[in-house]
Amino acid sequence: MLKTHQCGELRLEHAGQQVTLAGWVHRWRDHAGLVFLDLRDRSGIMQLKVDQASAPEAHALARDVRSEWVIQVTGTVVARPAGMVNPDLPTGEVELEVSTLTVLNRAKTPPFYINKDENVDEALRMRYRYLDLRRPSMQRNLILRHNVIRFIRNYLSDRGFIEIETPILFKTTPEGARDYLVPSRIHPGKFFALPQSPQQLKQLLMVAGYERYFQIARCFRDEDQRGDRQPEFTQLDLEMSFVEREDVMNLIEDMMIRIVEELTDLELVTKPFPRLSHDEVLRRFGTDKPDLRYGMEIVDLSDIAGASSFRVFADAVAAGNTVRALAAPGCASYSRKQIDELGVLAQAEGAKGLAWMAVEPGEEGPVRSPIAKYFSAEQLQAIVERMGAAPGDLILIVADTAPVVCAALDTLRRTLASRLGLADPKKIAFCWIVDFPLFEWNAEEQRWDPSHHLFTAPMWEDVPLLDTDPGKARGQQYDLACNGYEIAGGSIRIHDRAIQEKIFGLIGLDVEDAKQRFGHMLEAFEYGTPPHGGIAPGIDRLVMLLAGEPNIREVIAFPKTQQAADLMAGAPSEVDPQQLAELHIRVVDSTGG
RNA sequence: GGGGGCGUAGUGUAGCGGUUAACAUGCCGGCCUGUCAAGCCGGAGAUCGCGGGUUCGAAUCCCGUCGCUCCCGCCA
Repeated sequence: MLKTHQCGELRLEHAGQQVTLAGWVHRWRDHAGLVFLDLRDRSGIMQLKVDQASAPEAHALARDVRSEWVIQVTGTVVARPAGMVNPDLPTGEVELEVSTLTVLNRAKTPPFYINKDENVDEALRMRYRYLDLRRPSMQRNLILRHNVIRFIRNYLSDRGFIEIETPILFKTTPEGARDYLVPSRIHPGKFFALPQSPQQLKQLLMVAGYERYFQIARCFRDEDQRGDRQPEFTQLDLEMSFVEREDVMNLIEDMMIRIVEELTDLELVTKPFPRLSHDEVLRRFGTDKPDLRYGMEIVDLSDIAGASSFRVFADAVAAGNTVRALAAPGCASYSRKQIDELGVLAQAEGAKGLAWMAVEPGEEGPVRSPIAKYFSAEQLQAIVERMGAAPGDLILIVADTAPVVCAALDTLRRTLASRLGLADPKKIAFCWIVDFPLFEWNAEEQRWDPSHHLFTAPMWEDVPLLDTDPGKARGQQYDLACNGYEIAGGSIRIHDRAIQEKIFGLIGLDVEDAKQRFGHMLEAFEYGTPPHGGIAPGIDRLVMLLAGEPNIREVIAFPKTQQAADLMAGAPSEVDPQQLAELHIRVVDSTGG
């Protein structure tokens, strides 16, 4: 080894020891006869002192050294003189008196700062990702990611789970996300698909009798990006036999609690995690992935608003639509312009408008609002009371169909929380969403679409509804939401042939289609399939939230840009015509004409 | 596929019709034996992403384009 110790580990107890360190020059301070170098390695930073009087050769070299040069030094750990201690550094009580210094490698001046956190253009970071990853904040994130994954492996292994790898080259599945395809050289005109998740394979492992399986699985989806979505991402894929919904949820809940408590300083808002039905979460938060770090819940005002003389509300309620609202704390003083901006947000979600009432402790009535004149004093009072609004609050009201109202108020709730600083970055709030509808009606195709996937079991007591009222049937599905993100989804699967065929029928899949696409699954299920279920937490999103980062690129070593490109390597790229010929592929200019 | 934001020395920003294109930091040179965002002195460094247009005059206004980013659609 070229080093005897790590930079970050040296303390007062090492004083007097001769050590050899190696790493990168983080900063340098040249005082002519005395040079200070901050030496950085993965473990931290150690101050080096190079004195002309005691080490003339090392001193001469040290004066030429620059940022990010790679050096090796040998010297004695000494306590810093009184008053020279740096309380900001874990190693701040000591320094290394260097006797010899070797330049292992010089470095060009980096294109951006390694030694301070500054917002650097994302394209530049990605182009020089290996330098970006050198920054302490990125190293902290990737180390946290490692610790989370190690924790998961240990936790599940200790509980009888076996980690099994499944193929990356698999079969296309037309439903769901767009597949990444890989052409087959040996089978002209045929393609593999990269897995969107190992869903089918983990169920087959249950048929195979492994009972408890997990995998840190890379998944691929060729869809457009978001801050929390990359074309390739990592899931903890997990499946268990002979379990019910509660078993899977309890396992994951306990694991998540321990991860937060043992690996982070975050404050867990609620333990155990709240369990909200799909109906309830939409009613209270307008979304199935609520941020529970703050309140500002949505309240239904349909009865009061419907009885008012405000035509927009009365007509909406008469038409079977709904009127709901939220109270933004302390926003009664918002200017007309600020309220208009909120209205634009609501309209972007399909709302036709945004009504508002400012709650004021005035003598002229409980609220100031352009629509106050359409309400009686009692109605206004009732609204303020039901909203739980205090003087100074701004009540924002949307009237429309339930999905539009939910979408608009969800957007307003998140936007306002962000502006008002309600989402405490030191807190983390999980909740389970259960009792999802098994199907969503696809009006275009005139059929039911599975709301999770087509192997999700209905609630056993809802099985009769499949024949009478499929839209009312609930699935044995469970999602885990955290701080406004969906971080896991799972279900108990169907292991009964008759129910599975009924589902295929409802989603418009005839027996021949089903055989074509899932023949291997259906055949396997005939050989003694245990009741089973599983879940798949997204590792990137989880680590993002644990690290307090705003997007998953910050916890992925080499992520893609929003345009699904790697700016460092230059991928994707054109390939040699010979490669294409071997793969029986011809590139067609789709932009032509 | 659609909508929004950003693009100015190596980096981060200011400037938003007429400036010698500013500031900080980094870089180069000099001074300096207790700094730790070291300090002081001096210097170099920008065809203002690219292309076109409007104008007497464009970093600034308009159109297009490229890149990054946020959002909608999409993501069983």
